[in-house]
Amino acid sequence: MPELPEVETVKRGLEKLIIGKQISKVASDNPKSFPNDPNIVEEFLIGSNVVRIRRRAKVLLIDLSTDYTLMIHLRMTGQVVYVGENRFGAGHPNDSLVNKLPDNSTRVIFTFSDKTHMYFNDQRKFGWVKLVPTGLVHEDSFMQKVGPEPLEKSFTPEVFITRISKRKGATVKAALLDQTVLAGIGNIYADEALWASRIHPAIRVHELTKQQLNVLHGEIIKVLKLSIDKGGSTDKNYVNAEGKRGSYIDFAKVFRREGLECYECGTEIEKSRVAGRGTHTCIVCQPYER
DNA sequence: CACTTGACCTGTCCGC
DNA sequence: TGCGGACAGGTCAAGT
Repeated sequence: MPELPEVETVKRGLEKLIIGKQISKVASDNPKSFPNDPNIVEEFLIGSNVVRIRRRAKVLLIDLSTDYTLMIHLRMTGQVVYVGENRFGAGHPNDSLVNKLPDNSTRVIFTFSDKTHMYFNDQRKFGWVKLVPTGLVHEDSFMQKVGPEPLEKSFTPEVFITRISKRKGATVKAALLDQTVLAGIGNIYADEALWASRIHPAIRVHELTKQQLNVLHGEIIKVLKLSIDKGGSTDKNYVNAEGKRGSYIDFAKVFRREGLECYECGTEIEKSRVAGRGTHTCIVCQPYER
């Protein structure tokens, strides 16, 4: 899914599109996608205005004037797409996603008072939208345990090494995917950061030197920033708040490049399974033994 | 306890 | 063309 750069891109898009708008109506086809008490929805969502958009880890937070917040998790295939009045406007060819919504993946439709819409689409139905009091967002079980934001200044190499070292027996890839170690890394950026650090994903954390972990810390930050610059990665489903694809995938060094030549040494990129996930490596640049 | 695997869903792709 | 199985960017529960 959408990992940190993708959710950040959606957040930035929504900031430009829906701040100040008033929600006049909401409809959902799936209680799992929108498991909220209808009375609370009626009282605190309908008629509220969008005040602020935030992101914490891979969770999108839409703060409302009623002191309630829409928490949105896109999981694997979720999308949040705003469609304005002019569907056929500049930059939107007629076959653009925004001209086809709602479609059979649409789970929740928000209607604003100006008759424009925001769609929560989710093919696999793993994602969700929850309406919670703003003051209680941090008490959500996931928010309680999720680790630090990697792009905050306070995420120093020391903080990273201390936290990841708690997963000493796990493979380094599993540790990076562990959201309690640090927030926002998923399968794409785990593979990309490990390649850039010349570390094999199946090496155990306790086998890594402090120097290697220092390098990994820096590469995580670099790859996340680069991807945000490119508007995130679109492998299959991901689109930003305007329904457009991200381009980081064109700059990926290993992800989805199995069978192609490593940009560093020319060796064929291999695909294997580490931490139960498809994993892309260059076995020359990322030797299993160190 | 630490770590790994399976489940949640639907769609797509690949081999027979 | 049809069918079965594997797989897909996340997270949590259950299993070892």
